[in-house]
Formats: sequence, structure tokens, C-alpha cells
Amino acid sequence: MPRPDTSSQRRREFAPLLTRAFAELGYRRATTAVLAERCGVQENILYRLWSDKRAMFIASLDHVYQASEAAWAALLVQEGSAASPAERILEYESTHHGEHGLYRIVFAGLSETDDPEIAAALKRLYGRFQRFVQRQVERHRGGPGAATGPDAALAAWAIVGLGTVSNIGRELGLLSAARRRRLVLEAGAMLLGQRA
Amino acid sequence: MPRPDTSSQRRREFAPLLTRAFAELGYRRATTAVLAERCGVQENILYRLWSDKRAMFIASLDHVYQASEAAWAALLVQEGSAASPAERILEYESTHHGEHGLYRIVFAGLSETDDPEIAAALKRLYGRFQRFVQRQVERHRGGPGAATGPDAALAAWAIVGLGTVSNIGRELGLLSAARRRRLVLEAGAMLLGQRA
DNA sequence: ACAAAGAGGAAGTAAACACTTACAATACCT
DNA sequence: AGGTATTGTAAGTGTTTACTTCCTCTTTGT
Repeated sequence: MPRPDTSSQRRREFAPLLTRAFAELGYRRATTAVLAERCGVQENILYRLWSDKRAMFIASLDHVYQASEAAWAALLVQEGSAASPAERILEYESTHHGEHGLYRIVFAGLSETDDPEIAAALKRLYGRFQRFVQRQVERHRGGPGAATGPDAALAAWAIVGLGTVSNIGRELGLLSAARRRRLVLEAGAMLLGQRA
Repeated sequence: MPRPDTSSQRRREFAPLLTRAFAELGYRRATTAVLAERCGVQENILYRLWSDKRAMFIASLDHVYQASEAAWAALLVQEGSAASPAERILEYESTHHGEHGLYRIVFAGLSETDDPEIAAALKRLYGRFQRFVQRQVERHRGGPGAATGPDAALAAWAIVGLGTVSNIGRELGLLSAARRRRLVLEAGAMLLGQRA
């Protein structure tokens, strides 16, 4: 038996590079030639790892979620803070949100939602984000029924919307870093509701 | 002098058709061949009205704002309602939001923001929406300083974010119509603040 | 050492695309 | 009526793009 198969390792190695390219250029302009160049290989090597460009994009979407979840998980285990995990995440996102181009790749995907596989990948991504936030809202509030605003699921959606619009404002140069911070923190606190 | 120039009239005639095509297909997939077909003419006719495809897209973005503003203006002049104009707009948007594919075309644009002219058009569009909402928030609240939440400008951004995420949820099949309605109405009321 | 299969490089291909050109037909004004 | 500029049709063009092919080189297990 000659040479073992290292393709899954290489997929993991290329995923962040593909993600950066898609985030910076969007789906259509991230041509396969550019993708290969960013990975430092020839195109056919990417085609040995993924069936087509769409599969590379979906791998990038999945990578985006995993990278974000890893960053958040680190925040959750921080002990000894006066703030609740939800508050810590808001605080973190208010300054670092969008740093990794997460929303650019989501926007790119949202322009391709008539492709069912891309739509499914996006649905997975957004669904996971919303559920993650929802869990934090519930933990923050403690019991059910305490908050005066929308239920935890809807509050989570609104908070995701906050992050989305904050990034649009940044992307278009309509919101400064300081304003984005206030937006996420103040509106976020309001939607989060009273702490248990 | 032969035949008068009717090009500005034709631009107005084609704008909604182009808008629909861009909203349905995104920027890249709305090929010039498709655009011409949707308008019922040959491609070169479009090229006599706009310098290039990008100009057609920018015209669509402008059309989107004008159409939305016209719909909202109709709500503002409605007299005799117990609700404030801001509440009427939330109520309207909670059921009709995204009907005209506004957000799809915005998503398409957000994937093309490295083109400075498209970025400028989007900035115009989002800036106008945010200012419009901000004015309604201010009118709703009456005086300054009354609300406990974020200031009117930030509240307006948060409300725009609510609309955005509501449409993402719809696009991906993650939020039913009823849930979207509750999201916009409940979170919207919260962000709007106390009425003057 | 050596077969077997993975890794890599470079050129090629067919289709799709934005945009153009050439020309015939039509409708306006004097 | 007739000259003129606009409107419409249809074919073309050069480029870009996703994806492939063919080949050589390297690395593994025996």
C-alpha cells in the first residue's frame, strides 16, 4: 500500500484560506483561479478535495460557524466575571464582531439562495447561531416568563439582526466603531432583558 | 428635428423590471441577456439607456428606495388612527416586509461592495432608510431623553436590523410569517420606546 | 529496490458572459 | 413628402470562467 490519504487534513488546512477569499470577494468573484492561488496550489488540487466550487463555498460556510463557535466557547468558560455569559458575548461582539468577515460570506450566500445546497448550508449556519444565542438569553434570564419583551427565541433573532445591521453599517461606512459598540451593547441589553 | 428623446421615460419603464430580475437572481446571475428578456427588448437597447450593467443595477437600487418610500408615505398621511406613524409602519412592515424583494437586492449589492459606485448607492439607500426610521422614532417619542433605551438614531438602526433578520429568516425558511410578525412588532415596540 | 497511488504543474476546453456592430424600420418635425 | 435621428433585430467578439486532461515527480509499504 502506497502513500496514505491526507485529503481530510488538507481540506481542514485550506478551509480558512477559502473562507477568507469568499468573504473578501463574494461568491462569483472568488474565481477558482483565485481560490487556488490563495491556497498556494493549482486548481486541480482543489478539485481533488471538493467536487466543485459550490462545495468549496459550503465548506467555507461550515468553517465560519466552527470558528465563531470556538471563539464563543472560550468566552463561556471564563469564570469569575460579574457579567453573565450573554453579556460577555455582547461585550465581545460589540468590538470584535465581523472581524473574520463572517457576514460578508453570509451576504455572498444570501445572493445564491436559489441553489438548494447553499440555502441548506446557510440555514444550518443561521439556525445554529440563533439557537446558540437563544440558549444564552435563556441562561441569562434564568426562568421563563420573567422578561417583558419578546420570548427568548425572538430576542435571539433580534440580537442576530443587531449583529447583521451593525456589520452592514460598518461595511458601508455608515456606523463608526464607537457607534456600533453602543448599538450592540445598548440595544442588546434591552433585548436580553432582566437578569435572573 | 425628428423623433423626440424618450429615454428617460423608458428608463422609468424598465426600472421595476430590472429590479425584479436583480432581486430574484442576484447581481451576477442576472445576465444582460436575462435582463433584456425581462424587459422584452434586445440587449443593446438596455445599453443605449445605461452605460453598463452596473449602472442598471444602481438604477434598480434607487428604484427600490423610491418604491418603499412611496409605500411608507401613504401610511404617514393616514389620519384618524390611534397608532403613531411609527407604529403603523411597524405594523405594515410586520406583514408586508420584503414583499418586493428589497432585501434580496440589498444582499446582492452587499456582495459587490468593493465596487465603489455600488457601495455608494447602497450607502445612499441604507442611509435614507435609517434616517427615515429615525425621524419616525423621534416623532413617536416626542421629546428627547424620554426613552430608556438607545438614542433614536441607534434605535432606528436596530429596527432596520430587525427588518433585515426577519427577511433572512424568511428567505431561509427559519421563521414563519407569524413569528416574523411577532418579532417585528414586539422587538420593534421595545426599541421604539414610550410614546410622547 | 520497486510497484502503486497520491501530490503537483501547466496547458487546454467548452460554455457563458458583458458588450458591440451593422443595418433595417419606424415615427417625428418642418 | 422627406430628411433625420431614434427604435428594433440579429449576429458577432474577445474575455473570463469552471472544470478537465495529461503528464511528471514524490512518497509510501513491502
